[in-house]
Amino acid sequence: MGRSPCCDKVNLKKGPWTLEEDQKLLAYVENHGHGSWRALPAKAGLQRCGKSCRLRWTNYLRPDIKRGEFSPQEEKTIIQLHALLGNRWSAIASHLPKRTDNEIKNYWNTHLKKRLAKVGIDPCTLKATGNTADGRPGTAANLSHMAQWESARLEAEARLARESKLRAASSSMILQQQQQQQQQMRSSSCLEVLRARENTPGDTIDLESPTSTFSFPENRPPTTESGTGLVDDSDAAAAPASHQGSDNSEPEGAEWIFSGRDRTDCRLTGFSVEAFNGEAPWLSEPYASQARGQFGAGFAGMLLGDLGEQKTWDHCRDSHTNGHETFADGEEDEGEESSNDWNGILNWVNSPFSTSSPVFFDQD
DNA sequence: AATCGGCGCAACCGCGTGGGC
DNA sequence: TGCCCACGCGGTTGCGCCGAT
Repeated sequence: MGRSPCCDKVNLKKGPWTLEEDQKLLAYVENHGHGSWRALPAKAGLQRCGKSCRLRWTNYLRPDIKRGEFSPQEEKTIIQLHALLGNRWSAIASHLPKRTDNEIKNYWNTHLKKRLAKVGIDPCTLKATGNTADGRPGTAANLSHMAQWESARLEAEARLARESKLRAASSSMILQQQQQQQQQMRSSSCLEVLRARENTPGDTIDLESPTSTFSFPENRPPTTESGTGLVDDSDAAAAPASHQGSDNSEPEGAEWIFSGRDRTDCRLTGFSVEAFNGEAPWLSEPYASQARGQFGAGFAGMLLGDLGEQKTWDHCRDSHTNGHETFADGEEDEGEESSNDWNGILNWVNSPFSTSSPVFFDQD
């Protein structure tokens, strides 16, 4: 396909933009709109290619851009979405108002990725590296499974939620069911535990997070993408969520297998990507507000609550150890008093698809 | 004070995709 | 239907800043 040359044209300037160039571009766009980016440089009197102008505008000059430090909430959102979407920066950026994909990409590569690596998680695969950056044994071996599960769950829920949008438009039943589920969730022991974690002194991170709640009574298996740890529709009849390997140890690289059928059987904490930042257009308040804040307490919530604090990872690890999974050899049992929170998460992970899950789906 | 290396960010590059003709 | 074009996206590079030596 013939592609016209862009910046390799002669007499087109490259490199950093000057103040004068910025002013020209800004003035032109404000007065005329950008229109065709290709035609813009000539009209604006700039010796730049249209592509360069577009980039400068979208990443820097645009008035609705928020610059500077990322808030903990934004970090959490990025981690969550990256676990779900991978390096789809524009998609991630679409859920972070006023942030550009370029800025998010840079922030991920320069900050968040390193922080994940530091605690022993491969930022690309979200699998355990076996050791944290400081050489400590891999607490992340277990967390990676959570990540995979979380990713899988979100992907499926996002898809289902999208489908449900159409249904929701004409079905008040869904909202009624959702209201019931929200009540159930509010009584969830796990959420209480996690909220308690969130409210610990010194940790004021608001774990408000994208979540909507929908009920999908049909046993309709969700589809998936390769590489996410999910199974395909064709595997929908497979066994319920299970872990490869018969014991409870956590071999590096082990894969989770999910049953799509069982997954849809569960009463979803359903969250659609579109619902992020509390935007759940198909939900009216108070349902949308109820929907918010349900997911962030999961894997990413843990990350944000705990990143950079090895003690807390140990805390998770030990809690995990004191639960019903074994850890790597040599791990010390440092006590049981803090096991409840991790066990709550663990229970949830271990039985995410059970309609009788004691974690998120307590019956009133 | 000079040098070096790491870090962070802005910008560039090449590819994919969708729309118009 | 196929070609061309414009745009968006993700990966990569270049460069300035800053701390360590």
